Amino acid sequence: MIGPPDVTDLPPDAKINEPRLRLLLAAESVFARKGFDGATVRDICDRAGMNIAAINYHFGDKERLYIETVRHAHSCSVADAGPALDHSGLPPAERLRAFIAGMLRNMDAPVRPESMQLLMRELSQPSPATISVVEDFIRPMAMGLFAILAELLPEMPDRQRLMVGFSVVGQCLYYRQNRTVSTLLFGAAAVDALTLDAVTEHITRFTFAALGLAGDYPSVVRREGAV
Amino acid sequence: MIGPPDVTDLPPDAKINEPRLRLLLAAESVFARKGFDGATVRDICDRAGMNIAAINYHFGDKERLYIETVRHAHSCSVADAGPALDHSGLPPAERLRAFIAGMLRNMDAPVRPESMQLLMRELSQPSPATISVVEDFIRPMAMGLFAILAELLPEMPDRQRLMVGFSVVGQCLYYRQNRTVSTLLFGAAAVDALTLDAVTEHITRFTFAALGLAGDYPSVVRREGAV
DNA sequence: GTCCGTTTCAAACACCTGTTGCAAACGATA
DNA sequence: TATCGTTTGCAACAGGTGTTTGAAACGGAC
Repeated sequence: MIGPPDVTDLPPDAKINEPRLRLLLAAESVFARKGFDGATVRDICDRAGMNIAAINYHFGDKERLYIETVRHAHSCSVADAGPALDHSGLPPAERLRAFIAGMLRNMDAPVRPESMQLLMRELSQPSPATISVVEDFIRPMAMGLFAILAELLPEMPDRQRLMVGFSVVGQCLYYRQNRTVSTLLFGAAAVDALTLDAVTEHITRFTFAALGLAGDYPSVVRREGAV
Repeated sequence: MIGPPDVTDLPPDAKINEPRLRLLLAAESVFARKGFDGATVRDICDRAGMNIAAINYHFGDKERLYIETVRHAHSCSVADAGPALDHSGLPPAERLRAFIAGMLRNMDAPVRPESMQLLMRELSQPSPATISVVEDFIRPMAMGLFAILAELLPEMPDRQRLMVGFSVVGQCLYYRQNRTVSTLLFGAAAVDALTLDAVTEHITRFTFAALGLAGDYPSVVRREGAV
């Protein structure tokens, strides 16, 4: 009959509710690896060093724990990606370059890998928690990209500009979403050789060449010996 | 003490073992929607109109049913994609164009959508069944693409050519792997407007322009009014 | 019909799941 | 110290899970 503590009006950076945080972090790890159905509350509580009843007390039930875990993971990722450099003063081509580099960097070595893993799982298999992730985490990125593209390609029809954006994002996401398959196909050595810098440079050149902006950057084929 | 029937030496196209096939199809549907952990053997058997014990009798246990389901789904997809046109006589640029069109077509409207759904799930979350899927289903496609690229870009270093392949495939996969998120971001109308033909033409042009093959196809930006 | 291997069925099994009650322990305040 | 609200721990619950059993039903072969 005693309700779990309301977290909405707590000082956000205080270490208050540390057990709650322990649960969230443990849940993040388990959910990221096993998914919602595969994870068990006992596993989560063991990992958090707490009792089974803690989940019921702090979150009510497993589903609300999951939603809170996803929201927490996404808010951390946003916070981590937040203090990125502000490129608002640069020309659109430079901002596109920075966008590609930033997106690849965020996905390659996120501050908290398990958060990213959970978010990617959430995006590939939408759940009730997906909408808030998309709205708060993905939409700002997407709007940023399409603001750049609108400035860069002002006369292009919206539909085509959308596909250009998808081509940029699709190239970046590939390395995150299909790394396992690529490794099975070409071996760990070949895939690991594709460092963050190499991929960043490739996607940037590929995209700029496709958009006819190769004047700013050497095209892929003209400099055959390029790395 | 009576073993389940050995299927390895059966005439492949006979309707023998119809109950086994019913189970496989029902399992495919359920596994595709719920995943391995989310699916229940009772749900699968109900859908197949059979008794619970049928799974144990025909496959031994749930995990072996899953593996067989994935293998069956992938073998059907291979069979469906198999009779594609043979472009071996065409120049490499034409074959690349055909590859992009074929890959998008296969993913957009597969003969058996649930098979494709199950395969995509399998690729995003590797399981013991993933390796055989990759080897039998994905590797031939990948080898086909990189044979084309080797002919098209003979002087490009292997590592860079690998990334070019990933750029092509990444653009195509995006529409399959991230359709839900795109719809949440831009609305169903905007996403549905990206027809198979429109996406095929875009990715082809984008890729050809990036590779400096724009002479064959008008670049994206030079024809501003292009669809 | 009788036999035989094969397949299906209903029922139950042992186990694990998420969830809950209740008592004990905690920590600050007076 | 005593008291309060808060948090944790133990044990158990009801329900669902995958799995198995043993008997019944099927379908040909003789």
